[in-house]
Amino acid sequence: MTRQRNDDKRKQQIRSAALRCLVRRGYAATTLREIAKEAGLSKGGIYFYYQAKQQLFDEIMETQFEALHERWAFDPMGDEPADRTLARLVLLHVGAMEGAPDEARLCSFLVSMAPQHSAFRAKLEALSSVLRSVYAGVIERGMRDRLFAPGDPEEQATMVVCMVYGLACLAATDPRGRLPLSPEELAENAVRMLRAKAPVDHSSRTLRMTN
Amino acid sequence: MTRQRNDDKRKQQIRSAALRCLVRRGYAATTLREIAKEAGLSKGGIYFYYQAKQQLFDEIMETQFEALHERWAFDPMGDEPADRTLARLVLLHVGAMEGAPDEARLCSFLVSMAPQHSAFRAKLEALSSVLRSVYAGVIERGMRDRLFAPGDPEEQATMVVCMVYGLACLAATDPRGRLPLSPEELAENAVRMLRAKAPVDHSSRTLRMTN
Amino acid sequence: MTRQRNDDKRKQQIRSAALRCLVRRGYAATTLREIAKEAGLSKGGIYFYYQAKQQLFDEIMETQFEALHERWAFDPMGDEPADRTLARLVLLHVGAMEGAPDEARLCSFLVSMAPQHSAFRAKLEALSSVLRSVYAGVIERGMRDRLFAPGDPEEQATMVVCMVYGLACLAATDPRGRLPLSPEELAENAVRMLRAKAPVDHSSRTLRMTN
Amino acid sequence: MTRQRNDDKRKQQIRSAALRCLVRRGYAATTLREIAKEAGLSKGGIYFYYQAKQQLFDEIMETQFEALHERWAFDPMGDEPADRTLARLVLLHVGAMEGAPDEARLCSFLVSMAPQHSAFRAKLEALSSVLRSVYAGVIERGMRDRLFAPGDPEEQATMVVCMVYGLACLAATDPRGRLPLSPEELAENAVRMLRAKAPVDHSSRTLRMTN
DNA sequence: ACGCTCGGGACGACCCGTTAAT
DNA sequence: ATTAACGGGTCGTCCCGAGCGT
Repeated sequence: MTRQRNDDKRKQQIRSAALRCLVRRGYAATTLREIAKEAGLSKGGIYFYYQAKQQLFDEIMETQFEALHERWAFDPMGDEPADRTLARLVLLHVGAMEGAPDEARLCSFLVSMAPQHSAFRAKLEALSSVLRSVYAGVIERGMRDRLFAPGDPEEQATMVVCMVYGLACLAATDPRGRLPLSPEELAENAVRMLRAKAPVDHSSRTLRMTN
Repeated sequence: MTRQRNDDKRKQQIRSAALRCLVRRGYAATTLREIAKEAGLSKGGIYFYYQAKQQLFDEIMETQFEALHERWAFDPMGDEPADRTLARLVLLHVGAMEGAPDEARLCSFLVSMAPQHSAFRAKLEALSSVLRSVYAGVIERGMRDRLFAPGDPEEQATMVVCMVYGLACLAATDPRGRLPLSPEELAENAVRMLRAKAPVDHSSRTLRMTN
Repeated sequence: MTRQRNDDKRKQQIRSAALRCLVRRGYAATTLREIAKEAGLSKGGIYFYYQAKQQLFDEIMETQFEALHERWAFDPMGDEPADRTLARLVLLHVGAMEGAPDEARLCSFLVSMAPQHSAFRAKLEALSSVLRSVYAGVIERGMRDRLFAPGDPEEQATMVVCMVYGLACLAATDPRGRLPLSPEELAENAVRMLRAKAPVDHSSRTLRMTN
Repeated sequence: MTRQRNDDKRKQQIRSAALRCLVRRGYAATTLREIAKEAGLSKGGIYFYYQAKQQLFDEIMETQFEALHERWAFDPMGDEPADRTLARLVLLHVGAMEGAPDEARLCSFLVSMAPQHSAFRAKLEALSSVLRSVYAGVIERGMRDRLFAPGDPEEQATMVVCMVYGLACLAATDPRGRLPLSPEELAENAVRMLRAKAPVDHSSRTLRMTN
């Protein structure tokens, strides 16, 4: 039992060390030696827990995906104004990035790995899809309650997800990982977009013709 | 002269082949052999034009940054309603991604490389900054003309940039690089956000307290 | 005492497991993990009994050499026709290989290890020498008793040893370790060779010239 | 053309260097660096010609098997006394080992590798089989011509092969690879064995009972 | 006290970026 | 501009030892 406990703890420690290296330097550029050093043990030690770099990576991703699922697939309470709920969701999703540069880098790391492994990409898409449907649910409620302007909830949800991912990109770009916008500001603007009346039709049609 | 012309052409061909590999597999995972194969010549042949992998990479990035600067640092005409201008800007920035998966992947590649080389990160920040200031200019004009709701132009510009980057992320995630939202839809929503009245103060304040 | 007894038993079990691996895969290719698995305990467990792979190997070889010495350095009874004795010797030496593929493989393993360690080679030569001198003794007696054709007993003994080793080689080559010749057949032929009149001189001389 | 010629030459050089290492130290214990050093080039140089150690090994074995086939599958002339032919065959097969320690070691190396790879073992069996059938042919002729005592040609051929392999074993055991018996002596004794009258029946039966 | 778990170096194959020669 | 070759470095893995649990 204690053994099991210790094993898990050590594996967790290795995973977190490896994750730190991965988000900073990418998968291919990260060497086992770096991970070992970061984890405070030797290459052989790592090999005792993980038979291969790829397997370590897979397990890390598994863990991260699970964690994100759990964190993101949050069931919003129904007895709250939809705009409040949506703002809280945004804060929840973006808040973790504040003060934790690696959190934002993780996001952009996930995106950058997507083109390479199809299995990986599938998982990431599933995750995005969950995020999107959570938003879509709240937005739909908001539209029903006349808190949000009428429109396609799916499309609007995609917009919000864009904002969240985009913020992660900008944070990953910053040397210290700071957000260019506070989570609250992002939330406000998202709500603002949703509240707004839909633009007049001809504007978009004109646009297309112009381009 | 012809020699020079041919050389440039060949270098361009190598760069574009290398770029294709880079955005798909990342810098570290891309081997010179892959690049050579993609470019249709031998490994040694690359060295005739580029002394090192790193230099090839640098020159590619140089080229890409210049291209993006040129494409993005577009001077919006002043005799046009600000909302129209902004929509056209968004189309300009996002349109290239439509039907060109590698374009979106390039964006996420740039973001993923940022944490690694500081010089690289600086350039990317400069680019983002240009993008942001272009948007900020238009938004400021829109606010003056009462087309957009009053607010901080910089903040709103950051929001728009977030949307653009976020869309690139989602496109990079898609197996065929398709956009989950048409450029026109993104543009409409951006304009919608900017037109909207600012949300009532207490909402955001309450949010902070709740969290 | 019981402790001692158990220890020896366990060591014996390890040695026999290791020997099985060795003759099948060779020294360098045999890993401690394989041996441990074959012996039914863990890698560390082996280390408890043997400080090093090399020492385990040495001890195994020691044991095997002793066993072979004991088995081979058999004192032939003097009151028996030399041809009978010789046949019994051959049966003794070859009989163990019948139905025991590893026995033949051990022989070829010993031979294949000889070029590598000089100490090892010395032991093997000593063993061969014992074998040869036992045969030589019997053959000499046979020549005195006119049972065998006159000649150099040492040379004839070497011939018989060749046959024995050669049979081991052929058995080691067979997938199931079967002998291509029964021990009895080998014995018969050995005796036949020894009984035969020496060939006429000029044939061999001619041979040399021809070649 | 010259290119091809050079390539083959270099590959041949690598193969022969590798073979020298292999027969001395075995497959598993031989490192690529050793081979490279022996061949007079670097690790990478080897890799240019052979993508993997295993492939290099396979090609070497291929070459060796072919060479041995060619050398051994020799068509004995029919207008020569069978005993002469047989002696010449033995000289042909054993003569190469004289003064060439590696030749004998190769033989024992082949035998020691047989238990490991089944494909390899099959080839070795095929080779032995060729050798045996060549001998069997000559022996049969000898029996027809009353030069050899009547008996089973296959069995007698196996005996001769045993002698050859056995001599190789003994040579491989010797520090300098010397043969304990000259090829001529071996040939003489083989012929002697074949010429001899078959032993009386009851001897072998008695033997079996004794055992 | 025995035995395994855990960890440390070390090394091998493989492969990559790079250069010299042609 | 291609072929041939080099050496460095990574991953996987092996042999071995020390400490901890039973």
